[in-house]
Amino acid sequence: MNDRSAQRLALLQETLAGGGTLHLRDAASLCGVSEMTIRRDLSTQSSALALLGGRLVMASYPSSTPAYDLAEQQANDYPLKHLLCKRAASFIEEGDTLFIDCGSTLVPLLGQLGNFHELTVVTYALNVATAVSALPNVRLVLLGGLFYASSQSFGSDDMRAAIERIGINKAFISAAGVDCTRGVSCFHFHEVAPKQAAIACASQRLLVIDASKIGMIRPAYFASLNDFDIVVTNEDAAPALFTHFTGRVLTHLPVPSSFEQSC
Amino acid sequence: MNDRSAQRLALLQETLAGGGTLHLRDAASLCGVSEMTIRRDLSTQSSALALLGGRLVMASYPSSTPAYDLAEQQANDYPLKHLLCKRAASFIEEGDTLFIDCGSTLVPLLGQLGNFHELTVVTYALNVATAVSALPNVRLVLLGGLFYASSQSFGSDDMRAAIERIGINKAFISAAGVDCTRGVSCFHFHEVAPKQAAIACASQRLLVIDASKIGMIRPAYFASLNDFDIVVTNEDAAPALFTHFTGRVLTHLPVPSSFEQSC
DNA sequence: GCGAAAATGTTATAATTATAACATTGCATG
DNA sequence: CATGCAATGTTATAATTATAACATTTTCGC
Repeated sequence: MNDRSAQRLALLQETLAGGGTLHLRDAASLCGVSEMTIRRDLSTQSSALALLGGRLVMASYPSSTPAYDLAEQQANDYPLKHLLCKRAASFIEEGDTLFIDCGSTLVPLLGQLGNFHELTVVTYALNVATAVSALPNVRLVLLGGLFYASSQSFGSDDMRAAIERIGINKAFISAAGVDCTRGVSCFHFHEVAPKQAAIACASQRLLVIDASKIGMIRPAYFASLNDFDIVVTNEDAAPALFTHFTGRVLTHLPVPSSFEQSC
Repeated sequence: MNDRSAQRLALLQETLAGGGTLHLRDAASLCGVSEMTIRRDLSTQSSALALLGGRLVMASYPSSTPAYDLAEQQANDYPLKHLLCKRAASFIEEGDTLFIDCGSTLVPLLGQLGNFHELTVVTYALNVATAVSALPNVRLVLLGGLFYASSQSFGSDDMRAAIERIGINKAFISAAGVDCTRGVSCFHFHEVAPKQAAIACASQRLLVIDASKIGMIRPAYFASLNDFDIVVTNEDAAPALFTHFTGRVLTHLPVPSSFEQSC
């Protein structure tokens, strides 16, 4: 399996580059070989294509990867993020203009947006934009620029200026690290400008983080914990987070029990 | 089938809003019903979800819709666009910075980009951006703004200025209508600014249109035929196009036979 | 509570898709 | 031109997914 096989995969990949599915039967006739050969191509060579129930799809496309495999460990992770986003969504009101940060934490929030009549979403993340573009009730503003694959988001010099021109109501920010004394940080420096601009412009700022982020310090610092009005996190994690927290009082923290403002 | 059913679908849609697939088995256990019930929900109510080989996906997501159904009439249309794009791709050179227009015509071009070592793609279309984001060898610059679902693209006041700041090498432009005397037009007015800016800035301008567009006049005029250096179209359509064409001579028109410069 | 109708579950069966085993073709090398 | 090996095709069988039929449960009006 080498040259011919690779060529076939290239042709198929080319065909599917724009998205869509291709039945194995059609893929075979397109390449002028039998279905079995296509199957063997896929299992021998590694490619960007995936076979999903007899149909070929681009593996990198968002809808092809399993989102919720009950058998996998992700089943532990996903419901948590879903829960956090459900809490976060309780702060959304009809007509809001929301800034939604990049990363996977806030993705389940997007599903909740269908429950409103009219919203506006501002984002610099491609995965967020793709999900929101399918919602007829949500106006989408994508802040463009150069694409960074690592975070599926865009960076640009005038990101800050672009955000300042928009009347953002509520900012939903995610982070890769939160430390009581060292503040809130993320992995990629190009995320700093949009995050800071959104924090500066929004009238309400929400930080949404799961417990695993607490105590972590990541390369790109972008805010102090005090810059946020609301922190949404796991209940069991909340006390640990605020041990050395000396800033202003957090309101509306949706952690009903077990949370004590120990500072 | 009404209330309960709709709620289940809403939950599933929420779960899949961010993309990914959900096995029917998992969907059933998530909703606390049998697989059969989910199947019935899907077949009774219409929703944004699709069942693809035992897995649920968002139907609106690019990778879920069949791209090339050999049994359908699209099989007649797609190969043509593929052919046009193959010709158009022959003008691409290593290291180029390409402007790629919105619409479906240029989508097959994106598959060809994988054959190069390093390229930069500038676009204001979400579907183009999604496809290009999967290519590791292509730098992607997305021109953002307000999203227009009708053309899967973005519009913004400073689109023109943003394009002028980028050194665009070759502009690949599509159109919904081309008329010998009335010029080149499209359906949506927000497309005019980016198209015109790209035409103004690029050092080489290519118009890619299939024969069905010739003779059509659409609401939004954006260029004269003379503004383009190269026109890529079906061979049989070329002569008709240039009957009253009095502008400068087109070079590199990749229509080897049957084409006569009748002007 | 009773009975009808809707909703859901269960089972059987058909259709499709996946895997494995073996047959055939085609190409390169001596 | 025979030989061997890689590539592909064919067929059989297993596994999965889809559909249909019927059983059971739930819901709601009376």
